[in-house]
This record gives sequence, C-alpha cells and structure tokens, in this order.
Amino acid sequence: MSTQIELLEAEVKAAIGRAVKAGLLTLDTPASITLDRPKNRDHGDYATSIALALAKAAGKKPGEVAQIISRELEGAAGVLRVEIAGPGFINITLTRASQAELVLTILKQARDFGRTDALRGVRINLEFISANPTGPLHLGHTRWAAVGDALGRVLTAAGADVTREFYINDRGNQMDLFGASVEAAALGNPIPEDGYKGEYIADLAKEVVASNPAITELAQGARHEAFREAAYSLQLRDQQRVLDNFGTHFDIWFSERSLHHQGAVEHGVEKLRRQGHVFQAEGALWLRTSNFGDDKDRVLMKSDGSFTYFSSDTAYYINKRERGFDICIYMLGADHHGYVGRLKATAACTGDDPEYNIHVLIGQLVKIMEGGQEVKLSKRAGTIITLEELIEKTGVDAARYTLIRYPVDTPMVIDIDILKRNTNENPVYYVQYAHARIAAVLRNAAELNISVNLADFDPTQLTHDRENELLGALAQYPRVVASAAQMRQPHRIARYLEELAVTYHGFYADCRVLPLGQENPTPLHTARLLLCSSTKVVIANALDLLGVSAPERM
RNA sequence: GCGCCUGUAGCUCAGUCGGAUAGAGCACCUGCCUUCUAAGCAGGUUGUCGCAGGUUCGAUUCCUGCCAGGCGCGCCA
Repeated sequence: MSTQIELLEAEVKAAIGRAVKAGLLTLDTPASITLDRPKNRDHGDYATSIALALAKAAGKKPGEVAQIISRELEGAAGVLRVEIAGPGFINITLTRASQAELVLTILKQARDFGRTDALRGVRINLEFISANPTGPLHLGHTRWAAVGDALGRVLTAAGADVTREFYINDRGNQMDLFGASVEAAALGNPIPEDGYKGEYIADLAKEVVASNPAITELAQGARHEAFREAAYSLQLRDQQRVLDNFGTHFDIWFSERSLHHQGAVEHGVEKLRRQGHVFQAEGALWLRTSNFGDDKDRVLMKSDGSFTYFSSDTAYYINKRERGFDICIYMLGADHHGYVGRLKATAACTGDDPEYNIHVLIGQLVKIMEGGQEVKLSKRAGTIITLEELIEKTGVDAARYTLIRYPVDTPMVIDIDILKRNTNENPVYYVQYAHARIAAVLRNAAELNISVNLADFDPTQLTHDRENELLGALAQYPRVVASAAQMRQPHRIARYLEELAVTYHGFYADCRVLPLGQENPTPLHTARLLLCSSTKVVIANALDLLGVSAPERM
C-alpha cells in the first residue's frame, strides 16, 4: 500500500531513531521527514535536508549530523548508496529494482492509486458559483465551475466526504428587476432603468409566453410575479444544463428563499443571541463581528424590521454546520474578498473555530483576450461571454484544463484565440497525447501477444535512466494529490500532469517498448509495457481529478 | 485613508514546512520519422525573481518599509 517514498521516509526516520538511541545524536526524532526529488540527477534519487534542519537542535555541525544519519541509513532496504553533499544534504540512491516495484503497486490499485486518507472522515461542504438565477453563467463563474469541481474531486480523493452545493440567490430586488425585465420584453414595453438588457431576456420572454399564453392577461401584480417565477425557473434550468455539459455537478441546489421559509434566519439570529454577540443600536439589530477581527459590526435586522443579506449569510452558515459539515469551504470572486473577515467573524460568533470550520478561497478575476484585445465584460451592456460560448469555442477539456491550471489567487489572462487552436500551445493536448500514445502502444502489444501478466514483471529489467525518471515521477503522485487537497490547490494536479507527460515522452523517445520486426518478446518488453500501463493509469486518474477526459486516440 | 491579491525570461505563467546551478510552454534558431501516434524528442538563445533593508549556514520563498497594477471597503442584493 505504501509507496516507495513513504517507505524511504520511514527508513530515514528509523535511522535517526537508531542514532539517537546509540547516543550519537541528542534530539527529538522529527515527526516527519521530507524527501525531495533533486533537480540534478547527480544528487541521487532522493535528497533530504534533514541534517541541516536538525543541526542546531543536535548542537553539531550539519555535516556531522549528516554523517551520523547516513551511516545509519546505509544498508537500509532498497538503498543502494548514500552520499553527503554541500553543507549537509543527504543524497540517497535507490536500487533500480526497488523503485520498479511501484509498477505493481499502481497496477494493483488501478483507479485507487493516488487516493489517500489524509482527510478521512472529514465532512466538507464545498460551495461555489452560487450565481443569481437572473442570467446565463458567464466567465466570472467559469473559473469556479472548473476549479470548484476539480477541488471537490481532489478532496474526495484525499478521503473527505464532500458535498458540492450551489446557493441560489433567488430572493430580493435583483429577482424583481429580472422578472420585470422579462415582463417588459414580453409586453413590448421598455426595459426598466436598472433592468437586465441582454438578448437572453427577450428569448426568455418568448419562452415564458409560449408555455403560458394566458400570462399576459393576468392582473398586473399577479402577472409580474408569474413572469418572475417562470423566468426564474427557466434560467435556473439553463444554468443547470450548461454546468451539466461542463461536467460540473452539484449535490445540493440550495435556495435562499427556502432558508427564509424554514425560519432559518430567525433561528440563526437566536443562536447568535445566545452566544452573546447580538446587540440593539440605532433601532437596528447588530452582530458584534468586530470582536473577532472584522473591521466593523454588521447589521442583522434593519431598523425597518427587515433582515439584511448578511443575516441570510450567517443563517446559511449556521444551517450548514447544523447539517453536520465540519468544514465549510466558500469560493468567492475577488470582488467579494471583503466578505472574508465577516464570514470568519460570523463563524467565531457562533462559537466555531474560524481557522478550521470555515475556509474562504478568493479567486482573482479572469481577463479575456480575443483578437489581441481585452474583452470587457458587462452584464448591463450585454457584452458578457457565457460559459456556454466558451465551451463552444474551445471544448470542455481545453476550457477546464486552462482554468484549473493556475492558482486561483493569480489574476489570469485567457486568450480565446490560443484556446481555440488544437495545438500544443494548450498543454492539455500535450498531456492527453501522452495518454493516447500509451493506449496505442498497448493496442499494438495486444496484437503481438506480449505478456502483460503482473507475475511476469521483472523489476530488475528497468535500468535505463529514462525508466528511473518515469518511476520517480509516478511515485510523486499520491503526495501531489494529498498536498493539492490540503492546500486546496487543484492546479497542482495539472502541473504534475505536465511533468509526468514530459517524462513519459522522453522515455518513449529513448526506450523502445515493443519488439522490433521479427524480434521475440523479452522480459524487458514486458517490463516496459507494464511501466507504460502504470503511467497510463496515473495520467487517467489525475485527468479525472480535473474532470478532463483521457482519450484512447487522438 | 484602510484591507485583500499580484509583481519571476520578449509573452502567458510554475516554483508545499526557507535548500544545491531559478523552471515550463509559446516565440526564435538547429537536428531527428523506409519499425510502438512527429499533437513527439534532442540541442541552442533568453533573468537585477519590483526596489531597499532585516532574520541565518543559506532567502524567489519568512519579516518590515517603499513603488507599481488589480479588487474591495453600505441599515445594497
């Protein structure tokens, strides 16, 4: 079950333990050892700077500590050579065969290879997109549609129990304005001053009237409501359809209205009151969020007796926690970063630990280039690019991959023209190509009747540098998944995939996998074939975490 | 004014607890398919890691200040 890295880390730890026991070192054995994959191949298969880190505590020079540890480490399972370099790095070279065992591990675990239990048992509510149902999803939502979904998959792979949730902002002035806009379009009246003006409003109007011709005959008040509700339902369904096509699925579509209907807001206020952070001032009801780092206190109920949007937010958070979620992750756009303080403070007001129970990810905005120019997005002016349009232009895989490839706190620039090109200017093809290439090799191998029986795998066959590099890259995968989950950074999966693809392509160029001409299959052919097969498994698993397909042919 | 994010090659960007000679793609040049997918491989060119201090064996990474850009600071939703 353990990968070679984990085993080696345990060996290093054990070596330190032995040194301490023998009185060679006086210090506490560190809880974890970090092994790095050195960039320079002369530095062995793995390197650790643990001796440098422990030098001070041990009261010795780093070089001496490294000497002591490396002496204990020599002869450990699978270790071929231990060397000390520079100020005290310990460079470890493994026997080739011990590294090659990984192939069997991967092929046995197959789809489960890379899954960890880093977050086992943790119930996570992952909320993202949460758009108003007053228009199509646009590029602002797109980044989250891709990244949020990928994060959900990554957290699941790390063992967490994840629920993806979309909060429908179906309450308030925006909805009325939206309804009034559709109504006006249907009746041929001018769209209200602050109304929605996109073409889709006219389309919605037609659709509403087509499905219910009598709607225009209703009395004004009833008509207004009927238009709003009909348009709402159509628009929501449209959002769901588009997200479905994009491969982003939600477990729960949570209506803000339902929160109010079930009295959750009053319940939330009551809970906060019991915690002692609610107070009355200037005729309004406030939450003292400033006690927990917020810049100012927030109003829960206005002096006119109505609840604020903030009160919905707090109620919603409390509702999530009462549904049993340990961690609530929010994914918000940079234009909402002002919410972080109050959300965290709200969590603290309910008695939660804002460092653990709530996690707010802020995504910087996406800038779009097309035809060499920046495309300005304005819902008002109707110059939005919708998620659907982006998919039409680039395809789901290219769009998803590009959006996920960058950390969310970087403002990113997307050039539509580049995305449209099916060339390796888009790294997704480079990665997918590696997968398709392996698939082709495996197809050809099947025709040649080469054994892919695990029992015929001989790890000592894999002695080429390229094979060694590939094995090293494959061994990284589980820890990449774990760190992507822990850091909430799915882009790490994409970057890893690119590295793995580079390594595979290099291997492929230098290491012939199948027999040439009339040559008979040898154990080396089988070993390389199984190495290819295990690489294919890892690429497919990683692409799956991004929601990107792993094609058999390209 | 206060707060969050960003500043790394000509362009777009990577770079988990500080680690060895700072990386990738694109762009530009040169080689490699009469045998596994050339959407590939190999090689070449490209840097004041925004600036200035500090912390230490060691700083692109941590701390402080400054400069530049993006975004936000309602009893709006």
